Amino acid sequence: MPDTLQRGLAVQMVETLRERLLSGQIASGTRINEVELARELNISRGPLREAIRQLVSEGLLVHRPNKGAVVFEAEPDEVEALFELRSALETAAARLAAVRRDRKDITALRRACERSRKLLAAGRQFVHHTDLDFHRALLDAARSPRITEQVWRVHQQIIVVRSRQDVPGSHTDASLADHEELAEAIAEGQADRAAELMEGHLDRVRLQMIASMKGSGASRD
Amino acid sequence: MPDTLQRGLAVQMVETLRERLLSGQIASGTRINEVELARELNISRGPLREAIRQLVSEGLLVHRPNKGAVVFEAEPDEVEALFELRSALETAAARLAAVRRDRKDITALRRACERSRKLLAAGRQFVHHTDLDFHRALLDAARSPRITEQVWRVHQQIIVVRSRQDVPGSHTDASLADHEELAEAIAEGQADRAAELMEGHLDRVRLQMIASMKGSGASRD
DNA sequence: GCGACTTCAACTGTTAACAGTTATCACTTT
DNA sequence: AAAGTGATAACTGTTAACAGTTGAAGTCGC
Repeated sequence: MPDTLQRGLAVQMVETLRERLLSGQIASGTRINEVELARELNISRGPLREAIRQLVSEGLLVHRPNKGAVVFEAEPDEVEALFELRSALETAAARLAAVRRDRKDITALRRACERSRKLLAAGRQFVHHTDLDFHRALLDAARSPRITEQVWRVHQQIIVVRSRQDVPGSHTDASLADHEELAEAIAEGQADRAAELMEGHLDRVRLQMIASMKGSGASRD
Repeated sequence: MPDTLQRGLAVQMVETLRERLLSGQIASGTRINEVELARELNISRGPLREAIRQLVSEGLLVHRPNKGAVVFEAEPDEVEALFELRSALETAAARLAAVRRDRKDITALRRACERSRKLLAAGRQFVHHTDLDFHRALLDAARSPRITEQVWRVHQQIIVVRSRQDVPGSHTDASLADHEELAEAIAEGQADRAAELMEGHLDRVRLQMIASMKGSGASRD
């Protein structure tokens, strides 16, 4: 590799690893081998270790002393705690979005719903992707960068845990209905209602994920 | 020095630096010199860099490319955004505390209030410390480790920013009244009211901090 | 005298070699 | 044969040396 752009190797590695973790290319629970990974990425262990430490404090990896890093792994109880945090953040975001009530943001919100509906009508299962799009649009509408940042972190953790058991897109139609109701409440500036809807929505998603975890093999090998 | 316990130098450095940052020993806005700091701490730059990177992703430091790390610094707008996040998290925590309603936690909450009141009656200005104690007790009562973790991060950032201008303990009596009302609402299980009280409390604290920032020299040197 | 260009120094970014620790595997002993 | 103990190997934790870049200071030219 020409390595022409060596501007911030560690930063690049954070992004590379993040992609691999989110895509499930490195599954939840696997141990990270520093020298092997460093060789594969054509870099030395220094920047890699820095990248790993950042991902650790982002919650995608956990650090076991003298054992290196393993990909974040969560039992149902952990997932409940995670969703408590997510709910706290996203209900607040829904409130803020309803209060701000910016026209452009609201049309973006509705657009996300329409895209989901089209894919769903076409029988596609990619709704998991568009689900993220909707929540992203809602965070944009909330216009609170700090909250957005934290929500994104939680989403990442959930994605990593979810990547183990492959829930294709089972919660699609129910979620879509939730989304559309939410978009309407926000469009009409009903902050409390938006928060309630968001809480209910996340409760449903949570329950489904827990059930899915207990259904498939959530135990270790 | 022999440093007999070399178990996790980078981890130790994270704690050491965190202390220095929170105590204001390293003021907001100052640049970190890696080699100088490494020499002072009797370690090499490797672990120090890792510690720095972790503190960066915790928000206590910010990373300027090819310029190293500088201690987190916030203008009033940034502080507003920070308090939006804090409010989202702590109102949720107040709700959870009121729902859980554990007796031991509630007595701990009241104890924190009493300690504040005693110090205030004695004319002491250490209430800033006991303020943190109260919020910590409330988070314990919420029993949501993830939320607690995130709130603590935001608190840290606020402390660092606050360390620049020295607000000794001006918002003491008003805050104490807020705390006592909050404790009562939680004790009676009034979740919505607790959330409202927390929101109002944080609004007041926010406004006071913003005013204090604009009052003293918030500009750079 | 003022401005632009060049050179140098300091600091970050990166790499490779070194030390310590833990886990595994084989060997011995009961 | 099973269990315990010791040695070896692999991997993390740490250190010191190297390269590249940026910023500043000093000098030369206009």
